[in-house]
Amino acid sequence: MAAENPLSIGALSKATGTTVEAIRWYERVGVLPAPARTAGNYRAYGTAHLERLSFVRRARDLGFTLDQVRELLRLADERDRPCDAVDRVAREHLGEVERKIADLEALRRELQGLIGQCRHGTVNECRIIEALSPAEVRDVP
Amino acid sequence: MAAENPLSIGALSKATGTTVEAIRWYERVGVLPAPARTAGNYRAYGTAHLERLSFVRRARDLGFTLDQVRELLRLADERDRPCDAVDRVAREHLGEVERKIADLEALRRELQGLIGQCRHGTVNECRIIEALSPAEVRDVP
DNA sequence: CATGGACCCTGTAGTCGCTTCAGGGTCAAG
DNA sequence: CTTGACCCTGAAGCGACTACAGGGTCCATG
Repeated sequence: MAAENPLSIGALSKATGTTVEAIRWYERVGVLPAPARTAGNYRAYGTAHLERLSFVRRARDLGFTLDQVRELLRLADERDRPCDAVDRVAREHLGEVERKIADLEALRRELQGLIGQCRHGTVNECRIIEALSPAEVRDVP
Repeated sequence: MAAENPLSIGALSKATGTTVEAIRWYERVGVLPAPARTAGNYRAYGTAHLERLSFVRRARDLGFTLDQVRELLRLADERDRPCDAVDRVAREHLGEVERKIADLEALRRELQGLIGQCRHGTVNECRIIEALSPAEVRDVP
């Protein structure tokens, strides 16, 4: 058997919603193995590649870095090991996401404060510019 | 008048909490004007530079891009114009921040769902790996 | 006056995850 | 046999810096 329905890079691109250039990039950086080549030197992908690329795309969509994706792929291949390591990678990533959310929420509050003060006068009396400018540093001889 | 207390790049760095390399970078990309030089070719900054760099740092800390910082600086110099343009830049940025927060919150929910399903067995039956893997694509001849 | 160490200079390369481009080659349809 | 869609490689670009290599300057000691 070993069903042979080799996909071109364009077909794989459409099947996974990844750009052709990104697929070649994944090959370069080692998250997707180099496929066989046709007589005309075209990449010919099999089902294993499709599965692996889908995995990579999903993990990337969830915000995992390529380093984390590499680790998840490595862990996914060690099928008899405990999956606590997988859980740990996911929890660490969740922690990062939560930190970013907190940072952005603090930022949002500050921006809302700035914008709320705008009286739509001239730049000369603009509260936003004032808030960004340092407290009167002029005339300190 | 015209107080001369020139700052070295290191002193400016400490005064603003910006690395020396970042200051040189801001000069290169035109958000901080090139200062005078000493006889030994050291950069010599004045109070105007300190003010301008402080402005840049605050805007950057609020997450404005360097392009937005350039626009805010330009607007800040046109002191008689209406400040609606300033308000617009800030509102656009707020919109971006809010979009990022929404994206990250969706991500957080997905990750929490994944992690909640971990039964701490082996990788073979790991729900996180399963969730990342494509639905059975094998055997489609 | 020489020396050491802190500071400064320029220019280049690296980070991350791709995207974009230049300059080609391959292949199937008409 | 030509057209046009697809494919190839390799290099450069993005944002906003950081890190380094290989030097020069300055000042306080000994």
